[in-house]
Amino acid sequence: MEYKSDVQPKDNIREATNKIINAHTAGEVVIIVGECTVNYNGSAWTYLDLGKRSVRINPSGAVVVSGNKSVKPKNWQTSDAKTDIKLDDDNELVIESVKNSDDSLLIRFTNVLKSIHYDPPEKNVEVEGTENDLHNKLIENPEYIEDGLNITEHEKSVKTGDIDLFGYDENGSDVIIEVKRRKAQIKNVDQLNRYVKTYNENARGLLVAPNISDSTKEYLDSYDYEFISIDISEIFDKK
Amino acid sequence: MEYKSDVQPKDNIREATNKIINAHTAGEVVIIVGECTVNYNGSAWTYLDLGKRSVRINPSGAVVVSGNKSVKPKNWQTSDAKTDIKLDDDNELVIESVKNSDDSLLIRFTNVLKSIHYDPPEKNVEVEGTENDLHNKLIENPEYIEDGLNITEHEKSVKTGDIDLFGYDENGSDVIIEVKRRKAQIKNVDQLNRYVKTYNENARGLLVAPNISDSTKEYLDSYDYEFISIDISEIFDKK
DNA sequence: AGATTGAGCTCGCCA
DNA sequence: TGGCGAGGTCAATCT
Repeated sequence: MEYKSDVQPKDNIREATNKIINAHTAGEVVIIVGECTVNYNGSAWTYLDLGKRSVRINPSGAVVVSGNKSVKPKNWQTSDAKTDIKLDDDNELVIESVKNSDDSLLIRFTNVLKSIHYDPPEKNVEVEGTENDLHNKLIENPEYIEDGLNITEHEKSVKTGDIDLFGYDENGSDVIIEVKRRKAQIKNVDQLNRYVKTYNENARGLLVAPNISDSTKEYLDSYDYEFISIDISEIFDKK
Repeated sequence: MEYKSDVQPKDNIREATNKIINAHTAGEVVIIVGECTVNYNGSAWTYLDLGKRSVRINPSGAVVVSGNKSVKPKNWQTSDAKTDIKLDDDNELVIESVKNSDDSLLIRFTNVLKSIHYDPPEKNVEVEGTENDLHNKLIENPEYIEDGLNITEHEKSVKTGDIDLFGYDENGSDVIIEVKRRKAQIKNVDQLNRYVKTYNENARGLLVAPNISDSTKEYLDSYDYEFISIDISEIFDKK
């Protein structure tokens, strides 16, 4: 019997468990399909009744129980958990992943249909654009926000948090800027207000985002802050 | 050749693609392991260079490219996307999942090592506890918050949002309550403040949560609102 | 369809 | 290690 090889439908639960334990111990990614129940008890509690599911165990110890519709898993345990795999007395494959002593995910397979194991690659090259990239673009080109604007600080720390962008306008007034790469929300106005009140009551408050809803705009207006619309595609020069 | 059966290492890319297309068309969950590149272009852009990865395609059309450490996927497309699988002219298995016409995930497999396909269950039984359950527990037992408290409304709608719990205390004063099942954060104070200012400047504002950080407490105090500590385990009677 | 908000958020950064 | 905010947030719910 090849102990690290994938589980086949003909394998009994004991063989399946051995193969899975050996693959996990060898540092491989393990994906299991079978009939299982799932119990989570921690910051919430969840119980999934016996059903066919797939479970992924990363070498890091992260465990993911996938649903059949969403991107988001049904249950999971992050990689700071300790994950243990064993065959219990009832001949069930048990995966127990525990964090902080009172946060546990317990998966019981009564039947393993098949599995895949594979060596993860060392490291893959990844490239992406983040909110910080947007900050940098705006620092390089403050005219996207306003002509004559001078940005002097990035992530300026004040008592109640960090101001995304800080500077002064052509009249020399302090300008406090909160940047969003998505539609501005009411809580972003709260955040901006917190920074203005904390740093300088008389500063201008700018909320910079691609767009804003009417109700949020109304709330922003009630504070006499300003909304600046930006075109993300233009700034990143996409296509 | 069994067209819905799993891909084996001996299968060439044409056979692999056919098996995968047939399984997906038949409404099965498909999990593929192989060498691929990933391109995402939409609200952000990402490029993953050629590397060994696993990709999950749900019957709903949701696509998930898993990393080897985190619970969170490296790339994905939600189930409202249209997912197309085909063999292209360069003999590569291409998975193209497109949302709003300018939000696309493109996965190119140069080599498929193996795959698993399985019929998803009709429906699994799931039970869990949510923030709404906590609201209901507090409505049933307002003494967890304060003796003599009367809760009269749940999710009371005001101009700037919904008040979690609303009522009056033993002195007849209006009480506006924001409930959190996790540690209270500074933005929760903003939210509470918004509701008090919008509904009744003179109402008491209570922030109810298991605990609170010093800086948040200080900010809460500056508004003269109150923090009430609750014990989630006690309320849900866990263990 | 759009807006809002919770989430076992997860993850990363920084004090 | 804890606090805080971003996220391609996702997903549910209500309008």
